[in-house]
Amino acid sequence: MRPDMTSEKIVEVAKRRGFFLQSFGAYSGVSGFYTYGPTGAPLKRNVEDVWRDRFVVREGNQEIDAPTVMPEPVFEASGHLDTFDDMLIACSECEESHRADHLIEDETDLADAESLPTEEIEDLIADNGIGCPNCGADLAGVAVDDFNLMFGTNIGPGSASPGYLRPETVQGIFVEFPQLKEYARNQLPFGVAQIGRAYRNEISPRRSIIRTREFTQAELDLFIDPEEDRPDLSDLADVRLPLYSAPDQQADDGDLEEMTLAEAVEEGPVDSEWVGYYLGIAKEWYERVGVDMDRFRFRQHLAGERAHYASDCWDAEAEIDGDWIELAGFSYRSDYDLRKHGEHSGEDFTIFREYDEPKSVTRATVDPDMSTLGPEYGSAAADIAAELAALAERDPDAFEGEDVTVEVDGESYEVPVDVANFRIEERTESGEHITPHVVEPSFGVDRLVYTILHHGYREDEIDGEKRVYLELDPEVAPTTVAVFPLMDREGMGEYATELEADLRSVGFATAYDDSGAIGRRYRRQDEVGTPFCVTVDHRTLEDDTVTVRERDSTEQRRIPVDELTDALEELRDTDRSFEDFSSYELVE
RNA sequence: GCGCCGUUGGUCCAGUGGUAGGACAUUGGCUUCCCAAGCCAAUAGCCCGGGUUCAAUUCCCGGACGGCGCACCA
Repeated sequence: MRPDMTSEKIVEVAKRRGFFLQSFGAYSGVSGFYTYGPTGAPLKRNVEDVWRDRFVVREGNQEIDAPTVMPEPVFEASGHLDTFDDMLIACSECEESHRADHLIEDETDLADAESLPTEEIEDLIADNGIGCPNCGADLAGVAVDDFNLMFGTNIGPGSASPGYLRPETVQGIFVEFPQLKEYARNQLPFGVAQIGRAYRNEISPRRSIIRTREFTQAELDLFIDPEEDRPDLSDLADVRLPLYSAPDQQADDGDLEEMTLAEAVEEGPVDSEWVGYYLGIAKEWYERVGVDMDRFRFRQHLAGERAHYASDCWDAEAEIDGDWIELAGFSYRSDYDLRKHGEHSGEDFTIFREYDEPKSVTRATVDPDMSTLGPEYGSAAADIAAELAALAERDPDAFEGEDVTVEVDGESYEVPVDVANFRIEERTESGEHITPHVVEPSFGVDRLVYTILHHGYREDEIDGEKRVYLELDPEVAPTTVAVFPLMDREGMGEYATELEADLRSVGFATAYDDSGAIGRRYRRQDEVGTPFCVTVDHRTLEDDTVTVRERDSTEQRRIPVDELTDALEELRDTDRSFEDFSSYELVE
């Protein structure tokens, strides 16, 4: 890490000024849980609102809000029950901790040790004489600790219905797909977003709100027809992307390359144009909320790093004190999740895609006469019927003779063709069922809040006095405008109080402060990133003008009170900056 | 989960085997008034449990929490 330890200052300011603090301090705190304070909560909420504006409203996507507790079958289907279940073994000699399942996979032919129960893992380690990779000590007889990263609970009384706190918000979208597709009138593509909490019982939470046990994700799942749907890149083609591709990461002198979105998708390292589409939107969005683009990049996952379902995966990363932390993941998840939920639930997770022209197809079908098969074959009858249907599709020629032979569980059965009711049918098909593919941009909100604070942290000097301020965009700053009376006398206090109430009534996040010297009040607002301070002074009482002071430059301009609301709204909601208000009289 | 280091007002630190001091912040008063001025006063603290001791914030053990390293982070 670099000597520039802004992180320590951020954590200090965060606690002192109410951005975030470790939770449950009265009970000595619990690792990995944080509470957002009076400044942090609005900052976070504003970030979420801006995300919603960009990724839901402006993209025409839908938003849902699913439960955080989900029943076990959801995670059997998603694979989390297996893959979030780590088996750790600690060497009794050197005390190094290892993944027990990985040791077995390395030392034996077993490829999927992860799914075995703990006792079998212990036996396998003993039977194969597996030793500690670090010091070589025999690990036989050493206990394997079962550790599931999901928080478990019981739904209702007793333990008959186990549930888990969701380890990612997205499963709440996937499981409701059969209904969500109805809301989208069965038309692809459509996107469903969710902002919410997710939970992981991390072994070792670290670095304040960067790695916690409860965190907020903003995720979008775009469901597409992989053959038909293409993103419209026309507005984004020229967006420049800082890309750190897998080959660049593996090269000795590899560095990130900047290229336009069009280049990156056409001949560059971004495989999926959908992923590219969201990289483009995300880059502009991160810039909008205050991430320093000089400390920002998209990093491609290395082959071994990718989840089993993802064909192309990129992370958005920000640099914090010399370390790169993950802000978001962009993955092409193919049809993996919907297919799994379809298989496990038996529900329909497909979409019906109509052909341009209805097709006439000939198809071999069977309609087995179960009243014959049943008495004849007993419990095997159902399987035989299923196999007949499969065979008809696979190899219609098998039905040419008097009898047809099918194999079920290693047994051969001869079935008369007329009992199978084999037919070649001419049918009109107007379309087919497809399982949509999923493109998933997934954002970590807490880490982004942290990055915004970190990248916005400034120290400078005003008239020889040190100043700390946060350069937060007016769109996300907890307070947009603070109102001060220069002094609390001669009616300035009353005037300022009313002015603040007026601003609040039209929707501004405001603060009021009449305590101490004016300079001190400016500094207080600087430290929580309030972009504008309005001061009521002697002249206000005469001509109804106030001074507006901009945080970064500390420049002040005198603005008539009846133009104040419009000016502040422009400053907050548009690209116009304080410099664009130079027609107003500069103070001093 | 392992190892090293740490934990003293809201924040940042100093210090001690006989229960503590500063700076900043906060609140009130006086003064001043457009960038942390000054003066007076007030509020507020030794992470928790056990042990050693006449006496533990201080020494020892354990725990919680934090930082860093290892491992983990589909």
